[in-house]
Amino acid sequence: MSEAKSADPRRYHHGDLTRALVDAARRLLEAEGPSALSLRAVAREAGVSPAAPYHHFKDKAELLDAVANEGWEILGRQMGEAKAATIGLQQLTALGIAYVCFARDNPALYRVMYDAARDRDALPLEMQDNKDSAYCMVRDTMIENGADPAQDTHLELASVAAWCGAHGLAEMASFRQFEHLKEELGGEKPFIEAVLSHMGLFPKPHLA
Amino acid sequence: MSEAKSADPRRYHHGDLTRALVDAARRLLEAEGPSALSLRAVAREAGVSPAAPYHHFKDKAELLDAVANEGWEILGRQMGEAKAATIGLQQLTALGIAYVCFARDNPALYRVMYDAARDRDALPLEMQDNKDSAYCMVRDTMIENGADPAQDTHLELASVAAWCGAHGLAEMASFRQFEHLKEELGGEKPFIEAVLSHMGLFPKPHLA
DNA sequence: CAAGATATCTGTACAACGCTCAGATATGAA
DNA sequence: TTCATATCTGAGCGTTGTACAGATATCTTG
Repeated sequence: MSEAKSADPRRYHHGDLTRALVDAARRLLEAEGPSALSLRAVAREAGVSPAAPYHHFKDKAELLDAVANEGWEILGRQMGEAKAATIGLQQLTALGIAYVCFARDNPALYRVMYDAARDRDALPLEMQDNKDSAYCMVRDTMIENGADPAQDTHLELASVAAWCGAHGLAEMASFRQFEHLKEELGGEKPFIEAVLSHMGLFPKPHLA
Repeated sequence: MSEAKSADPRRYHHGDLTRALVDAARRLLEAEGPSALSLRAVAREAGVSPAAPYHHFKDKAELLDAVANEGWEILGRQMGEAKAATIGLQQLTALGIAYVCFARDNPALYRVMYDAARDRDALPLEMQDNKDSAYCMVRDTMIENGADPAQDTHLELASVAAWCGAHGLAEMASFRQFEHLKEELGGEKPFIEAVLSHMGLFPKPHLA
């Protein structure tokens, strides 16, 4: 009762259980992996009864959505930093590397993010509108570096292709099939950079 | 007792429950989606008790592995047909289109395939050795069409990049974010082809 | 400040799940 | 025919997601 409280929406008994539940979920996720993320385990970790979360989230999926959204925000921030630390055409590659490294460093979180996306057959809708989101950053960076903003379709195709390539690599970079290649290239990071550079992320002058 | 029986490994009470379970699983998968694929539901669908599957599969994951493996075989066949129907450099694009269309036409099966892969952090190991597998077909096709088989690392990178791009697109082609683009391009198939062609699957003459 | 409305949490409960095990039954080998 | 073995059933354990009634704390209104 003496904790720092600001103008928070929910602070009755527990303080801010919505927050606490998402935090507990992220803690569990990091410690035990995605399979340990049951609603009951999260409630246990947060120190409340199994039914308590239902006053803050419609169901388990909605809780996981909240976790996933935090993941997208973190990813956006990290990509933003990577972009800010680079200039010119390398910015796009830097975005790709930041993307894949995020997935490598937070595999469980990344999985929750895309499990949610697959379930609703869409990336979080907020990303489309938010200019700072990971999703919009790709397209904007292309424009800033010389891609023609008038060629809307071509630009959109280019960013979709880049996003697909990065996601595919993000999911498979840890696969054992590529152990050999990783060693040959001197580690996982060089491997990631090599594959990304092979993808040619920047939009090519098209033949249409 | 009067059904056609050959030299099958398991045919005691049921006939061939191993087969029947995988078939039941695929039926359920198609009808109700991946979330309906419980061990008990599969057993029910096959007409046996909930414990029966454990005499044929170590656990649920192993049953799903069997389903996933069938998926990889089907995918390999379809890619093989697509390749046979084309010549020259278009073969690689044809492989990519076949890959993504398989995922589009069998979304639940595709999900089971990659859920299994993510769980064990690898694509099925058999694919690496089997020359007819979807995995090896990509690399072989590159070689047949002029890629230098001596540049092993470069070739491997190229096929990894192609596989990543195809997988990323396969998972996201159905996302609502791209509805607009799909309409603009005249449907899902043109959209898929456009994105794939944007990826430039064929290995580029490298700068190393 | 008193009292009622409302948001929050607990406890219990239910069906379904993955999995185990003892016992029944069918099959193949001796 | 007898026995070992493979297969299947039935009951049961612990866990899960979710629902609901009742308890409790907070906010609002008088």
